[in-house]
Amino acid sequence: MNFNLEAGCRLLQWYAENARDLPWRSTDDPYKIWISEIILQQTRVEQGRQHYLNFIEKFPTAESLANADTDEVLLSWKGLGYYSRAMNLHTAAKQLVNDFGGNFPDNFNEILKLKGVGRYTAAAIASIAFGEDIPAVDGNFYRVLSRFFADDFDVSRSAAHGYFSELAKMLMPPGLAGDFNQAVMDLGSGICRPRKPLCRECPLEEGCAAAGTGTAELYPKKTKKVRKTELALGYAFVEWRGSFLIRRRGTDFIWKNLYEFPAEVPESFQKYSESSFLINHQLTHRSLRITINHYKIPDEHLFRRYAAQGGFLITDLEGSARKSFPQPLQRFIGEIFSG
DNA sequence: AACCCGGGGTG
DNA sequence: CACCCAGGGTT
Repeated sequence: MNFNLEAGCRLLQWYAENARDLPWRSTDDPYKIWISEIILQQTRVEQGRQHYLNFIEKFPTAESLANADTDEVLLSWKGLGYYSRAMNLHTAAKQLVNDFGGNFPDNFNEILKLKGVGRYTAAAIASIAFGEDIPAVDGNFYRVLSRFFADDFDVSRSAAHGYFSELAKMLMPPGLAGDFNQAVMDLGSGICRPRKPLCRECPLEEGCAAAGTGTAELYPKKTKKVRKTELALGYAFVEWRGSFLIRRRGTDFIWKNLYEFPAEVPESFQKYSESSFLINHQLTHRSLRITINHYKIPDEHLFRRYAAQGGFLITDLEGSARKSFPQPLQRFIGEIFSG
């Protein structure tokens, strides 16, 4: 192996002087570190910061989270996306209480048993909270390491995690994995950025193969996904004096567990207006055409009977704020009541 | 190993 | 508009 521990030490020294001041870094409570890691999955630090503070205040312990109900947890996650993270977090809190007797597991293999905790997150918690010597390989590692070694390994391949774990070991000074992992995160965020990296300010510039040739932005190598066809989705916004109907989506297709409107109404209902808009649903690489027909129901009895028969919930603008909707529907509700 | 899951920021 | 972000689960 071609070790370069000296570069790793330079990175640690840089981190000692330049570490970001983040709320989850002022605790050694593995529960809080766990929460922060889940929130930060595919989520920028600045977006997750306030959510973390709110979440910890509302659920300060695994017990409090385990005892919460689903809607409460889901609501706390509003605006973060990837809502299955919230569901898994709830499940894992119950695991902590029931399977681990309230004691947070203290090593990689045990932490990995928690629902929603994969290789990256288990390594992050084990290294940061318990000092275990293991790299927490995430997107920052892919970028920093592929540049440092000018390595063309395609990071979209499933094997990338194992491959870059081995590369990480060449830089990691033994016994300091927690700081090393967080140092790579801060470097990847502030210096070794996806675009316009600041190689002149980088503690790893000396020894970095890509910086030496000015090719940092060519890494990491990643295959592009192909865009597929357009998809149509139809909704009925059924309203009676400011109240309207919603239901919870199932666990199939998109927007799992979130709320939405009915798909259709009886023929006797009179359409008040129609709006249609196109959004780019990046996760499925499809453009999504959402059409929402607006119905104003004149008769309360008719409104309630339809709701009961269809199994819909009746809510209003204030009530809807206590539910989680996909962003496009949430925006639609806001526009309906402001315009 | 491929595919699915989001909201928000950035150039 | 395209791409990215402290990834994990399912098939």
